[in-house]
Amino acid sequence: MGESMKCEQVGLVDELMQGKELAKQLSDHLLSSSSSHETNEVLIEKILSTYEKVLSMLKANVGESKTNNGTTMGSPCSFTNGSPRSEVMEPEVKQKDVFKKRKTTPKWTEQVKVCLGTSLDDGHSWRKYGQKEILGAKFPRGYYRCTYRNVQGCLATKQVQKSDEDPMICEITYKGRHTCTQVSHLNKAVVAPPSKTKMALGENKRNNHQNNLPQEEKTEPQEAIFSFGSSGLEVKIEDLDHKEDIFPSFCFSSQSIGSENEDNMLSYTMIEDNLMESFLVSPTTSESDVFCLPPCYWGSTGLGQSAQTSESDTTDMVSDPTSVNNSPIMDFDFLLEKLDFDTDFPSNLQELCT
DNA sequence: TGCATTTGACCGCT
DNA sequence: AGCGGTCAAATGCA
Repeated sequence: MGESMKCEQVGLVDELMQGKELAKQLSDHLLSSSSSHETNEVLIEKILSTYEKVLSMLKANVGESKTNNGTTMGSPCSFTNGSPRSEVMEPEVKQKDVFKKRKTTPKWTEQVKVCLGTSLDDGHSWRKYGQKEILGAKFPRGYYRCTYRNVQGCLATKQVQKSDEDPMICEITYKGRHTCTQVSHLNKAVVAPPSKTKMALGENKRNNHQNNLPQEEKTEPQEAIFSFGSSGLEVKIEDLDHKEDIFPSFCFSSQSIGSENEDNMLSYTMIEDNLMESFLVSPTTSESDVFCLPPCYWGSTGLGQSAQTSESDTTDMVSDPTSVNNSPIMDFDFLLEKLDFDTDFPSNLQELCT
Protein backbone atom coordinates (compact mmCIF):
# COMPACT_ATOMS: atom_id res chain seq x y z
CA MET A 1 0.00 0.00 0.00
CA GLY A 2 1.40 3.36 0.90
CA GLU A 3 3.41 4.86 -1.90
CA SER A 4 2.21 2.49 -4.51
CA MET A 5 -1.34 3.27 -3.59
CA LYS A 6 -0.66 6.96 -3.98
CA CYS A 7 0.84 6.44 -7.37
CA GLU A 8 -2.10 4.41 -8.43
CA GLN A 9 -4.57 6.92 -7.15
CA VAL A 10 -2.83 9.54 -9.20
CA GLY A 11 -3.02 7.20 -12.14
CA LEU A 12 -6.66 6.62 -11.52
CA VAL A 13 -7.37 10.30 -11.48
CA ASP A 14 -5.40 10.78 -14.63
CA GLU A 15 -7.21 8.01 -16.38
CA LEU A 16 -10.59 9.23 -15.23
CA MET A 17 -9.78 12.74 -16.31
CA GLN A 18 -8.74 11.43 -19.66
CA GLY A 19 -11.88 9.40 -19.93
CA LYS A 20 -13.96 12.39 -19.07
CA GLU A 21 -12.26 14.47 -21.67
CA LEU A 22 -12.67 11.79 -24.28
CA ALA A 23 -16.30 11.39 -23.39
CA LYS A 24 -16.77 15.09 -23.80
CA GLN A 25 -15.13 14.96 -27.18
CA LEU A 26 -17.36 12.11 -28.14
CA SER A 27 -20.37 13.99 -26.95
CA ASP A 28 -19.36 16.93 -29.09
CA HIS A 29 -18.85 14.67 -32.02
CA LEU A 30 -22.18 13.06 -31.56
CA LEU A 31 -23.90 16.38 -31.35
CA SER A 32 -22.33 17.53 -34.54
CA SER A 33 -23.87 15.73 -37.43
CA SER A 34 -20.71 16.08 -39.42
CA SER A 35 -18.70 13.76 -37.27
CA SER A 36 -17.60 10.57 -38.88
CA HIS A 37 -18.20 7.09 -37.61
CA GLU A 38 -14.51 6.48 -37.53
CA THR A 39 -13.86 9.38 -35.26
CA ASN A 40 -16.56 8.29 -32.90
CA GLU A 41 -15.29 4.77 -32.88
CA VAL A 42 -11.82 5.91 -32.06
CA LEU A 43 -13.12 8.00 -29.24
CA ILE A 44 -15.22 5.19 -27.90
CA GLU A 45 -12.28 2.90 -28.07
CA LYS A 46 -10.16 5.33 -26.14
CA ILE A 47 -12.81 5.86 -23.53
CA LEU A 48 -13.33 2.20 -23.02
CA SER A 49 -9.64 1.62 -22.84
CA THR A 50 -9.37 4.30 -20.22
CA TYR A 51 -12.11 2.84 -18.14
CA GLU A 52 -10.64 -0.56 -18.52
CA LYS A 53 -7.42 0.66 -17.06
CA VAL A 54 -9.21 2.28 -14.19
CA LEU A 55 -11.19 -0.84 -13.52
CA SER A 56 -8.10 -2.92 -13.59
CA MET A 57 -6.40 -0.64 -11.16
CA LEU A 58 -9.38 -0.58 -8.88
CA LYS A 59 -9.76 -4.28 -8.99
CA ALA A 60 -6.15 -4.80 -8.25
CA ASN A 61 -6.50 -2.66 -5.19
CA VAL A 62 -9.85 -3.91 -4.12
CA GLY A 63 -8.76 -7.44 -4.67
CA GLU A 64 -6.02 -6.99 -2.17
CA SER A 65 -7.76 -4.99 0.44
CA LYS A 66 -11.10 -6.64 0.17
CA THR A 67 -11.11 -10.31 0.71
CA ASN A 68 -14.69 -11.16 0.20
CA ASN A 69 -16.76 -8.12 0.24
CA GLY A 70 -18.85 -8.99 -2.73
CA THR A 71 -21.36 -11.11 -0.95
CA THR A 72 -23.37 -8.40 0.56
CA MET A 73 -26.55 -10.07 -0.39
CA GLY A 74 -25.59 -13.29 1.22
CA SER A 75 -25.63 -14.84 -2.14
CA PRO A 76 -23.06 -17.45 -2.93
CA CYS A 77 -22.64 -16.04 -6.33
CA SER A 78 -21.12 -12.71 -6.71
CA PHE A 79 -20.18 -10.53 -9.54
CA THR A 80 -16.93 -9.54 -8.15
CA ASN A 81 -14.14 -11.21 -6.42
CA GLY A 82 -16.54 -12.60 -3.94
CA SER A 83 -17.55 -15.42 -6.15
CA PRO A 84 -15.50 -18.51 -5.81
CA ARG A 85 -16.63 -19.70 -9.18
CA SER A 86 -16.52 -16.41 -10.86
CA GLU A 87 -13.93 -15.62 -13.41
CA VAL A 88 -14.69 -12.00 -13.26
CA MET A 89 -11.82 -11.31 -11.01
CA GLU A 90 -9.17 -12.97 -12.97
CA PRO A 91 -6.48 -14.12 -10.64
CA GLU A 92 -3.67 -13.47 -13.03
CA VAL A 93 -4.30 -9.79 -12.92
CA LYS A 94 -1.87 -8.78 -10.28
CA GLN A 95 -1.15 -5.31 -9.25
CA LYS A 96 2.28 -5.19 -10.73
CA ASP A 97 1.23 -6.15 -14.20
CA VAL A 98 -2.02 -4.36 -14.34
CA PHE A 99 -1.06 -2.60 -17.52
CA LYS A 100 0.51 -5.55 -19.18
CA LYS A 101 -1.29 -7.41 -21.81
CA ARG A 102 -2.46 -10.73 -20.69
CA LYS A 103 -0.70 -13.58 -22.24
CA THR A 104 -3.76 -15.68 -22.22
CA THR A 105 -6.34 -15.52 -24.90
CA PRO A 106 -8.17 -12.25 -24.66
CA LYS A 107 -11.32 -12.88 -22.79
CA TRP A 108 -14.17 -10.68 -21.96
CA THR A 109 -16.17 -11.83 -19.05
CA GLU A 110 -19.29 -10.67 -17.44
CA GLN A 111 -21.98 -12.05 -15.28
CA VAL A 112 -25.66 -11.46 -15.27
CA LYS A 113 -28.19 -12.61 -12.83
CA VAL A 114 -31.68 -13.14 -13.94
CA CYS A 115 -34.60 -14.36 -12.02
CA LEU A 116 -35.85 -17.50 -13.57
CA GLY A 117 -39.21 -15.94 -13.61
CA THR A 118 -37.89 -14.23 -16.61
CA SER A 119 -36.47 -15.59 -19.74
CA LEU A 120 -32.77 -15.82 -19.77
CA ASP A 121 -32.86 -14.70 -23.29
CA ASP A 122 -30.25 -12.10 -23.84
CA GLY A 123 -30.73 -11.42 -27.46
CA HIS A 124 -28.42 -14.05 -28.78
CA SER A 125 -28.90 -17.55 -29.90
CA TRP A 126 -27.08 -20.06 -27.80
CA ARG A 127 -26.39 -23.67 -28.31
CA LYS A 128 -25.74 -25.86 -25.35
CA TYR A 129 -22.58 -27.83 -25.68
CA GLY A 130 -22.13 -29.20 -22.23
CA GLN A 131 -23.35 -29.54 -18.73
CA LYS A 132 -21.28 -30.24 -15.73
CA GLU A 133 -21.80 -30.91 -12.10
CA ILE A 134 -19.85 -28.32 -10.22
CA LEU A 135 -18.25 -29.09 -6.95
CA GLY A 136 -20.13 -27.47 -4.13
CA ALA A 137 -22.97 -26.41 -6.32
CA LYS A 138 -26.39 -27.89 -6.08
CA PHE A 139 -27.18 -27.44 -9.68
CA PRO A 140 -25.18 -28.35 -12.72
CA ARG A 141 -23.65 -25.68 -14.85
CA GLY A 142 -24.72 -25.42 -18.41
CA TYR A 143 -22.30 -24.44 -21.10
CA TYR A 144 -23.51 -22.57 -24.11
CA ARG A 145 -21.88 -21.20 -27.17
CA CYS A 146 -23.15 -18.97 -29.86
CA THR A 147 -25.26 -20.81 -32.37
CA TYR A 148 -23.33 -19.07 -35.09
CA ARG A 149 -19.98 -20.18 -33.87
CA ASN A 150 -19.32 -22.25 -36.91
CA VAL A 151 -21.06 -20.08 -39.41
CA GLN A 152 -19.70 -16.75 -38.36
CA GLY A 153 -16.92 -17.76 -36.07
CA CYS A 154 -18.58 -16.14 -33.14
CA LEU A 155 -16.70 -17.27 -30.08
CA ALA A 156 -19.08 -15.98 -27.47
CA THR A 157 -19.94 -18.46 -24.77
CA LYS A 158 -21.88 -18.36 -21.61
CA GLN A 159 -22.33 -20.47 -18.56
CA VAL A 160 -25.64 -20.75 -16.84
CA GLN A 161 -25.99 -21.94 -13.32
CA LYS A 162 -28.75 -21.75 -10.85
CA SER A 163 -27.94 -20.15 -7.60
CA ASP A 164 -27.47 -22.56 -4.77
CA GLU A 165 -29.41 -20.50 -2.34
CA ASP A 166 -32.14 -19.37 -4.61
CA PRO A 167 -32.94 -21.62 -7.54
CA MET A 168 -35.02 -18.85 -8.92
CA ILE A 169 -31.90 -16.92 -9.56
CA CYS A 170 -29.66 -17.87 -12.37
CA GLU A 171 -26.09 -16.85 -12.62
CA ILE A 172 -24.94 -16.32 -16.14
CA THR A 173 -21.35 -15.85 -16.99
CA TYR A 174 -20.63 -14.55 -20.42
CA LYS A 175 -17.33 -15.06 -22.08
CA GLY A 176 -16.23 -13.54 -25.25
CA ARG A 177 -17.95 -11.07 -27.39
CA HIS A 178 -20.44 -11.80 -30.07
CA THR A 179 -19.05 -11.21 -33.48
CA CYS A 180 -22.07 -12.63 -35.15
CA THR A 181 -24.69 -10.39 -36.64
CA GLN A 182 -27.77 -12.22 -35.57
CA VAL A 183 -29.00 -9.87 -32.93
CA SER A 184 -30.78 -7.19 -34.77
CA HIS A 185 -33.63 -9.18 -36.18
CA LEU A 186 -34.37 -10.46 -32.75
CA ASN A 187 -34.58 -7.04 -31.36
CA LYS A 188 -36.80 -6.00 -34.14
CA ALA A 189 -39.06 -8.85 -33.33
CA VAL A 190 -40.19 -7.10 -30.22
CA VAL A 191 -40.64 -3.77 -31.74
CA ALA A 192 -43.82 -2.30 -30.56
CA PRO A 193 -45.94 0.05 -32.53
CA PRO A 194 -44.16 3.34 -32.13
CA SER A 195 -47.31 5.13 -31.34
CA LYS A 196 -47.96 2.96 -28.37
CA THR A 197 -44.81 1.77 -26.74
CA LYS A 198 -41.57 3.30 -27.57
CA MET A 199 -39.47 0.78 -25.83
CA ALA A 200 -40.09 -2.88 -25.62
CA LEU A 201 -39.36 -4.32 -22.25
CA GLY A 202 -37.43 -7.31 -23.33
CA GLU A 203 -37.21 -9.60 -26.20
CA ASN A 204 -40.41 -11.27 -25.54
CA LYS A 205 -40.87 -12.35 -29.04
CA ARG A 206 -37.85 -14.40 -28.69
CA ASN A 207 -39.93 -16.81 -26.80
CA ASN A 208 -41.43 -17.62 -30.09
CA HIS A 209 -37.98 -18.17 -31.33
CA GLN A 210 -37.31 -20.91 -28.94
CA ASN A 211 -35.68 -23.20 -31.34
CA ASN A 212 -32.63 -21.24 -30.67
CA LEU A 213 -32.98 -21.28 -26.98
CA PRO A 214 -31.32 -23.78 -24.77
CA GLN A 215 -33.75 -26.10 -23.24
CA GLU A 216 -32.83 -25.04 -19.79
CA GLU A 217 -34.05 -21.62 -20.60
CA LYS A 218 -37.10 -22.35 -22.58
CA THR A 219 -38.44 -24.93 -20.25
CA GLU A 220 -38.59 -22.73 -17.26
CA PRO A 221 -42.10 -22.72 -15.91
CA GLN A 222 -42.40 -19.00 -15.81
CA GLU A 223 -41.59 -18.74 -19.40
CA ALA A 224 -43.00 -15.39 -20.23
CA ILE A 225 -40.44 -12.78 -19.61
CA PHE A 226 -42.92 -10.18 -18.67
CA SER A 227 -46.01 -12.02 -17.92
CA PHE A 228 -47.50 -8.89 -16.61
CA GLY A 229 -50.73 -10.54 -15.96
CA SER A 230 -53.91 -8.69 -16.21
CA SER A 231 -53.27 -6.36 -13.41
CA GLY A 232 -49.89 -4.95 -13.70
CA LEU A 233 -46.25 -4.97 -14.01
CA GLU A 234 -43.31 -4.38 -11.85
CA VAL A 235 -39.89 -4.41 -13.17
CA LYS A 236 -37.27 -4.21 -10.55
CA ILE A 237 -33.69 -3.84 -11.40
CA GLU A 238 -31.27 -4.39 -8.68
CA ASP A 239 -27.75 -5.30 -8.21
CA LEU A 240 -27.97 -8.46 -6.30
CA ASP A 241 -24.54 -8.17 -4.90
CA HIS A 242 -23.86 -4.55 -4.51
CA LYS A 243 -26.23 -2.19 -2.98
CA GLU A 244 -24.15 0.62 -4.21
CA ASP A 245 -25.46 3.08 -6.65
CA ILE A 246 -23.31 1.86 -9.43
CA PHE A 247 -26.26 -0.22 -10.45
CA PRO A 248 -29.14 1.51 -8.84
CA SER A 249 -32.41 -0.16 -8.32
CA PHE A 250 -35.32 0.86 -10.35
CA CYS A 251 -38.89 0.14 -9.83
CA PHE A 252 -41.24 0.90 -12.59
CA SER A 253 -44.76 1.23 -11.69
CA SER A 254 -47.63 3.29 -12.71
CA GLN A 255 -51.22 3.40 -11.84
CA SER A 256 -52.07 1.66 -14.97
CA ILE A 257 -49.44 -0.87 -14.34
CA GLY A 258 -50.99 -1.63 -11.07
CA SER A 259 -50.20 -3.90 -8.23
CA GLU A 260 -46.90 -5.15 -7.21
CA ASN A 261 -46.35 -8.69 -8.02
CA GLU A 262 -43.28 -10.43 -6.94
CA ASP A 263 -43.77 -13.05 -9.55
CA ASN A 264 -43.37 -10.47 -12.16
CA MET A 265 -40.30 -9.06 -10.69
CA LEU A 266 -37.31 -9.10 -12.85
CA SER A 267 -34.01 -8.91 -11.17
CA TYR A 268 -30.75 -8.85 -12.85
CA THR A 269 -27.64 -6.93 -13.04
CA MET A 270 -26.50 -5.05 -15.99
CA ILE A 271 -22.94 -5.23 -16.95
CA GLU A 272 -21.29 -2.69 -19.09
CA ASP A 273 -20.72 -4.72 -22.14
CA ASN A 274 -24.26 -5.78 -22.26
CA LEU A 275 -24.95 -2.15 -22.47
CA MET A 276 -22.48 -1.76 -25.18
CA GLU A 277 -24.01 -4.50 -27.19
CA SER A 278 -27.67 -4.06 -26.83
CA PHE A 279 -28.67 -1.42 -24.44
CA LEU A 280 -27.41 1.21 -26.72
CA VAL A 281 -29.53 2.01 -29.60
CA SER A 282 -27.74 1.56 -32.80
CA PRO A 283 -29.14 2.96 -35.97
CA THR A 284 -27.90 -0.11 -37.69
CA THR A 285 -29.73 -2.52 -35.46
CA SER A 286 -32.81 -0.80 -34.35
CA GLU A 287 -35.69 0.71 -36.06
CA SER A 288 -36.38 4.39 -36.13
CA ASP A 289 -37.31 5.60 -32.72
CA VAL A 290 -38.24 2.30 -31.26
CA PHE A 291 -36.10 1.09 -28.46
CA CYS A 292 -35.68 -2.53 -27.79
CA LEU A 293 -34.33 -3.44 -24.46
CA PRO A 294 -33.42 -7.02 -23.75
CA PRO A 295 -34.23 -7.87 -20.19
CA CYS A 296 -30.69 -8.51 -19.25
CA TYR A 297 -29.58 -5.17 -20.40
CA TRP A 298 -31.34 -2.88 -18.07
CA GLY A 299 -29.46 -0.74 -15.71
CA SER A 300 -27.41 2.30 -15.55
CA THR A 301 -24.76 3.10 -17.98
CA GLY A 302 -22.22 3.15 -15.29
CA LEU A 303 -19.23 1.00 -15.47
CA GLY A 304 -19.97 -2.54 -14.67
CA GLN A 305 -17.77 -3.28 -11.81
CA SER A 306 -17.44 -6.84 -12.77
CA ALA A 307 -16.99 -6.45 -16.43
CA GLN A 308 -13.67 -7.49 -17.61
CA THR A 309 -12.51 -6.24 -20.88
CA SER A 310 -9.24 -7.07 -22.36
CA GLU A 311 -7.41 -4.65 -24.50
CA SER A 312 -8.05 -6.53 -27.64
CA ASP A 313 -11.63 -6.86 -26.72
CA THR A 314 -11.87 -3.20 -26.40
CA THR A 315 -11.14 -3.09 -30.04
CA ASP A 316 -13.72 -5.71 -30.63
CA MET A 317 -16.16 -3.66 -28.79
CA VAL A 318 -15.91 -1.02 -31.38
CA SER A 319 -15.70 -3.23 -34.36
CA ASP A 320 -18.40 -5.53 -33.26
CA PRO A 321 -21.26 -5.05 -35.66
CA THR A 322 -23.74 -5.64 -32.89
CA SER A 323 -22.23 -3.18 -30.57
CA VAL A 324 -22.57 0.47 -30.11
CA ASN A 325 -20.45 1.76 -32.92
CA ASN A 326 -21.39 5.31 -33.39
CA SER A 327 -24.49 5.17 -31.36
CA PRO A 328 -25.08 7.64 -28.65
CA ILE A 329 -24.83 6.28 -25.20
CA MET A 330 -28.15 6.66 -23.53
CA ASP A 331 -28.38 7.04 -19.86
CA PHE A 332 -31.18 5.52 -17.97
CA ASP A 333 -33.00 8.72 -17.47
CA PHE A 334 -33.16 9.03 -21.16
CA LEU A 335 -34.63 5.60 -21.43
CA LEU A 336 -37.12 6.35 -18.77
CA GLU A 337 -38.20 9.29 -20.76
CA LYS A 338 -38.61 7.08 -23.72
CA LEU A 339 -40.63 4.64 -21.76
CA ASP A 340 -44.20 5.42 -22.38
CA PHE A 341 -46.30 4.10 -19.61
CA ASP A 342 -49.61 4.82 -21.10
CA THR A 343 -52.56 2.72 -20.36
CA ASP A 344 -51.81 0.38 -23.18
CA PHE A 345 -48.41 -0.33 -21.96
CA PRO A 346 -48.92 -3.61 -20.15
CA SER A 347 -51.23 -4.99 -22.71
CA ASN A 348 -48.89 -4.04 -25.47
CA LEU A 349 -46.16 -5.88 -23.81
CA GLN A 350 -48.31 -8.84 -23.26
CA GLU A 351 -49.07 -8.89 -26.89
CA LEU A 352 -45.43 -8.78 -27.57
CA CYS A 353 -44.84 -11.62 -25.25
CA THR A 354 -47.11 -13.93 -27.10
C1' DT B 1 -32.80 -34.89 -42.70
C1' DG B 2 -30.98 -31.34 -40.20
C1' DC B 3 -30.41 -29.18 -36.02
C1' DA B 4 -30.32 -29.08 -30.95
C1' DT B 5 -29.56 -31.43 -26.66
C1' DT B 6 -27.53 -34.91 -23.74
C1' DT B 7 -23.78 -36.99 -21.65
C1' DG B 8 -19.60 -39.58 -21.06
C1' DA B 9 -14.84 -38.90 -22.23
C1' DC B 10 -11.02 -36.22 -22.76
C1' DC B 11 -7.90 -32.29 -21.96
C1' DG B 12 -5.61 -28.59 -19.61
C1' DC B 13 -4.87 -26.00 -15.64
C1' DT B 14 -3.86 -25.51 -10.80
C1' DA C 1 -4.97 -35.64 -8.74
C1' DG C 2 -8.97 -33.09 -8.98
C1' DC C 3 -11.70 -29.95 -11.13
C1' DG C 4 -13.70 -27.13 -14.76
C1' DG C 5 -14.28 -26.65 -19.62
C1' DT C 6 -14.84 -28.66 -24.09
C1' DC C 7 -15.48 -32.29 -27.47
C1' DA C 8 -18.09 -35.42 -29.97
C1' DA C 9 -20.98 -39.44 -30.51
C1' DA C 10 -25.57 -40.69 -29.42
C1' DT C 11 -30.08 -39.35 -29.14
C1' DG C 12 -34.28 -36.63 -29.72
C1' DC C 13 -37.30 -33.74 -32.18
C1' DA C 14 -39.67 -31.24 -35.79
